[in-house]
This record gives sequence, structure tokens and C-alpha cells, in this order.
Amino acid sequence: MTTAKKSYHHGDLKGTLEEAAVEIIRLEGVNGLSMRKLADKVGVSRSAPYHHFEDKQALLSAIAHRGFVLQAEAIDAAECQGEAAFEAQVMQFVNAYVNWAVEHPEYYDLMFGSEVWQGNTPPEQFAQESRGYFRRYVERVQRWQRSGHIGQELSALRFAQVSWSSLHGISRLLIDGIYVDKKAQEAICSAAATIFFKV
Amino acid sequence: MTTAKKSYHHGDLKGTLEEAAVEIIRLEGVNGLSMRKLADKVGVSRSAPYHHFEDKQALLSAIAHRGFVLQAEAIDAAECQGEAAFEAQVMQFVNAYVNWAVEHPEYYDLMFGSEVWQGNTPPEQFAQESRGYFRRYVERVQRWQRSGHIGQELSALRFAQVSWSSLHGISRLLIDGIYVDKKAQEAICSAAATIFFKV
DNA sequence: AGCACATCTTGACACTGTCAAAATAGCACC
DNA sequence: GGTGCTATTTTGACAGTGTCAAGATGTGCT
Repeated sequence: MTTAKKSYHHGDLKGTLEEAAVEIIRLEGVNGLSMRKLADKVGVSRSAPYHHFEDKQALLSAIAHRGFVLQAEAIDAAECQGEAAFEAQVMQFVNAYVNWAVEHPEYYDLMFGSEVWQGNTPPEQFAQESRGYFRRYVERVQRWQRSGHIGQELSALRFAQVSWSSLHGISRLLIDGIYVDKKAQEAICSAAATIFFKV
Repeated sequence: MTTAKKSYHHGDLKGTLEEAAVEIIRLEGVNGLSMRKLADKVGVSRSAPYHHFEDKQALLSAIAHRGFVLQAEAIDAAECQGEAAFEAQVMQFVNAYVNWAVEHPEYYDLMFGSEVWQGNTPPEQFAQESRGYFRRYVERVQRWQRSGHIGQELSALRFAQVSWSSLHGISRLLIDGIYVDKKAQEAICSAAATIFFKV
């Protein structure tokens, strides 16, 4: 029962469904994902998925949850280069955030964007996850303030709100193709670092 | 034929449809809008709208277009208080932008967010509209730079990209309920003004 | 063997976007 | 008046959609 055997009914639907769904979303966008196409792709009947996800929303939420975990990992990985200087640290963080978002729109689109999960099921459960995600950033800002690398004129909360908004906005506008020059991405990130962290 | 009489077939479908659609979106979100419900609400048959909008996308695009116009008007109106001091000007602009977005999510959700119009019809036509909108902001930044109110270390384009991202991000996160404390809105705006424009 | 359970499938329902063909209403001119 | 032309709207239809209830099927335990 190595979690992926072929012997059982399917072995590991749930997981397979999530992965297949992510692929469909990557190729065709969130609106291109239908439960039935998904079931087809995986080779089960239309309503098999409903034994693993209550809802389509539930599926999307699960994927979004994955997204939060994956982005956090990616950011941690980018930073784990020992005790770098503050400037390097900031640049690593900013670039890691935006890069991951731009490279994984199939997740990022689901992580934020009420519209997707504003259906019936989880109006709150999910905002909570993103708020938790944000809180971790606030703590990061607090550490930076305590170590004296950024000023204290603004509370950590306010500073975090504005700067994170910027990261989020940059990511969204790049994903949505409004900041069209993909090569500008790095320049924008470093401009953001200049403005917010004076690096 | 005063553009809204009852005598003709309908008088002014198109307009009526747009307004009704906006109302549905306000009440039920973008996903709550269906062409058939819309037709019902207006009192015509399901496929009447298709003679005024090629697509559902076309309808959404029209609404988004309205949104761009309306927000621009709202911002102009907020600023048109003569020649205010730079600080007041900035605060007016920032507040006008975010306020309008938060108060009109039914439009703002459509104005940005590729997902909505990434269907078949207009992949470019629309990114163009938002990019045009952004360009006007770049020009604004250029004026502020020329008048010496903001520094020139960064190009107008970069500065505009980062600061507008922030406005957009703030708006999105407020709309999506991730910055939960609605009362914080003003504080966030003024923090943004502090960071970007030193006011 | 048999049972209990987890898992999957079939049939069905109401709803969606959209199109082709038919109906209707208004206008312009004889 | 009528006659045609065009703009507008409706009906019928098709393929998809999310989701549920009822039935079928395989798995592991005793």
C-alpha cells in the first residue's frame, strides 16, 4: 500500500485528483477546470471525486492550501543561505515571493482572489489561511524592526500591510499581463526593495 | 425615442442589460451572473442579450470599461479642489483610488483579473485598456517628479509600477477580506502615502 | 465463507453559454 | 392603405456543467 499502487480501486485518488487539477488549471486557467473533465482525465467517473472533495470549492481550497505551503517552502529555501546581510536577505525574500507567484499562477490565482471560493462553502475558513500567511510576514517585519534594519515610524502592522500589498500587487499585475515586460520583473522587485527597505 | 422609452422592442436593452448585470454582480459576485438570469431579470428571452453583446465576455468587458471610466471620474472629482498642496493632492489621490475600488468591487473585480476575460475573445484588447489606464498614472508620476515633489533616483516607470502595485494590492486585499479591519483602510492609505511620497 | 466498509459508477435534475431558424415590430417608400 | 427591409426578439436545440441518490463493486477482517 505504497500510497500509489494500482491494485486498489484507484490507489490514491485524492492526490491524483489534486495533481491533475493543478495541471488543468495551469494549461487552461481556473475556468477551464471542470469536475467532469478532471474525472475523465484521471479515468474515473464524474462523481468519484465527490467522495474525496465535498465540493468543487473544496478541491480548489485544497489546491490553494498546497499553494501556501509550497510558496512558504520556496521562500524558506531561497533564504536558507546562512546569515546573509540584510540587503541580500531582503532581495532574496522579495524575489522569491514574486518569482514563485509568477511561475505558479495556477496556485497563486487560487490563494488570493475571493471570487474563486466565495461560493457557499468556506467564506471564512479560507480568508483565515491567507490571514495566517500574512501574519507570518508581519512577524518578519517585526524582526527587521527590532534588528534596526527598518525604521519604527510606522507600526510593523502598517508597514507590513503596505509592503505586502506591493508584493501582492506586483505579482498580480505580472501574472495578469498588465506589466507586460517580463524582463522588467527583476527591476521592479529591486525598485520595491529600494523604496521599502532602502537597499 | 428618448433612449429609454417603453414603446420600441425594448427601448434601450444594451444599457439596461449592463446596469442589471452590475447589480447582479454586486449582489452575488461575478460567478453569480448568468446570461439567462440576466435576461430573466430584464424581462427578455435568454438569447436577446446576444444581439447586443457577442459574448458573456463582451458583456463583462463592457462593464469593466465602464469601471475604468467611472474610477477615473471619481479620482478626477476628488482632486478637482483647485491647486492643493502636494501632500493633500497625494492623499486625495490615494484615498480616491482605494475608496472607489473598495466601494465598487463589482467593477474592480472585472477591471483587473485576467481570469475573468481570459476566455476566447479578447486576450489583448483588454490588457490594453488596463495598460492605458496605468500609463496615465505614469504621467502623473512624471509631473510629480518634474515639480520636484518626489525624487528621481528611480525612473518614473519603476516608481509608478511599485507604487501602483501597492494601491492595487491594498485594494484587492481589502476587497478580498484579507485586510479584515475595514477601519484600517484609511490608516493603510496614509501609511502608503508616507512610504511612497514622504507625506 | 460472510460481513462491513470504503470506494466507485449510473441515472437523473436543474442549470449554464450559445447558436440557427423562425417570429415580430418599426421604418421608408409606393 | 400596402410592401418590403432591417432591427430586434423569441423558440428550439445541443453540448457542458455541478451535484445528488441509489446502486454496484472491490477490499480487508473474522
